[in-house]
Amino acid sequence: MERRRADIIAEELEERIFDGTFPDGARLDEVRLAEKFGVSRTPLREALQRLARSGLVELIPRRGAFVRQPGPVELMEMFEVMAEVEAVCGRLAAMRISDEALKDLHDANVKCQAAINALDPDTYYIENERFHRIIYQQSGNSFLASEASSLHRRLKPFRRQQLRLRGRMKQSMAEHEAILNALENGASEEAANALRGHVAIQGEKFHSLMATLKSAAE
Amino acid sequence: MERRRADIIAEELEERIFDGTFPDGARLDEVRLAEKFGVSRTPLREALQRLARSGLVELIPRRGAFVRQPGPVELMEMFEVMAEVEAVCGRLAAMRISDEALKDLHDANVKCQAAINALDPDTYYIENERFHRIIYQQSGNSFLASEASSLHRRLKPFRRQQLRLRGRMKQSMAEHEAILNALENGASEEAANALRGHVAIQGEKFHSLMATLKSAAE
DNA sequence: AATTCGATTTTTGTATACAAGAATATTGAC
DNA sequence: GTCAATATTCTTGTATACAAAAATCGAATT
Repeated sequence: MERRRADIIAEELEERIFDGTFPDGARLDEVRLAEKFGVSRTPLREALQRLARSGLVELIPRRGAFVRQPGPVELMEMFEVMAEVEAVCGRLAAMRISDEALKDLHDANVKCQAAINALDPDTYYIENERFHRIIYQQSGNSFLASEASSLHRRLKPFRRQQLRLRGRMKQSMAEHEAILNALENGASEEAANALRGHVAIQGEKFHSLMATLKSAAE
Repeated sequence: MERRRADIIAEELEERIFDGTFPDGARLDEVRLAEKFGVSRTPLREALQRLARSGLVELIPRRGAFVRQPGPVELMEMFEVMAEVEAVCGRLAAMRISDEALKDLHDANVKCQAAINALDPDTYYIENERFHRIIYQQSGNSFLASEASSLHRRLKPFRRQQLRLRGRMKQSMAEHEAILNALENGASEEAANALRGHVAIQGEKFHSLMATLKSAAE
């Protein structure tokens, strides 16, 4: 599958929005960005539309494209939905998961633990992501898995921050063990609740993180 | 909010895909459609991209745009997700719903029943939709409500068919009553289960409908 | 000095032009 | 007659050109 210029530009812009180069509310000027990327306005507009559909940019007719970072309220809402979606994945996966996938989950957990011991947050993050992605897939519903991945990806930059809170990685690890346990036992509701809690707590951590950042700024 | 030509074209094309004018796998020729709509290729390509994002069209680079009706498997998956999403909405709504919204739900049910008595499936459908939409909103999570609406909309053409099955409207009505009851009592899990079942059964009905259609065609 | 109306300038939305890759047809060999 | 290689045609992706709407700036009036 070949990639169009618009795809590459969309990715690049997404990155810039995530890393804060383009702050919330910033206007994305078509001509300026076009020459910055060395392309014409046509593929750039395509990229903007793609971003608009994934919610990162608001496209106001005859006005332009504006960066739309989700506010605290919307973020909390998204974390809540993420928690519920993961819970659903877990409930279905508990009934459908393969032995091989259980092995993979176990493996991911072992590597997570090793990363914690080695104080290696990057590896931790990668293996953590693998853990969750396996559960999405093992829901046996590829549409659900795809939706879950999409939301996961969208929350990525916000989830990452709260991993820095002290003790969070260790606690998260314990939660993973509980989730794996429930899945091994085919305990649907248990798996669902464990996953819901696991993700919901991330939302709450994020919330308190936001609060401290805000009060620090005042 | 003004509307661009691309918006209008996207809507029109969506309609044509839903009603079967453009069957599954059909190639959507840019130049032909452009002159058909009396516009240039530029806004038409925008419309195609929008449809691609909502999953109705597959955009293959350097190849073109092809209609992608969901197959039976994907449809079942989508119904399963819809059932789970509605269940989540119900669980949250049971904790958060307002008295006024409960009144509205009751009103929608009364009108649904009246429509059944009057053998008026169109009104039934409208009020049924209102019933569900209220629950989405009363989840108190506008992000969730929006996702639910989007999926609801996407499944619309498939849900409509199975309402014709005899006795379905009446049974659906009884399920609505149970859902309303659970919400009134603030019974989260009950509401969730009732809604999950209510929607899941639609998927199953649809499945059997598909099966009969398929065997009839052989 | 502030405000409002108007002209100018930007900037978006759309059309057209062009370039490159894919599909198709044609010709030649076996 | 079939297959393969090449030429031709089509179609997409991108650039540029143009039109219309919005923003900006300025002058005139109060």
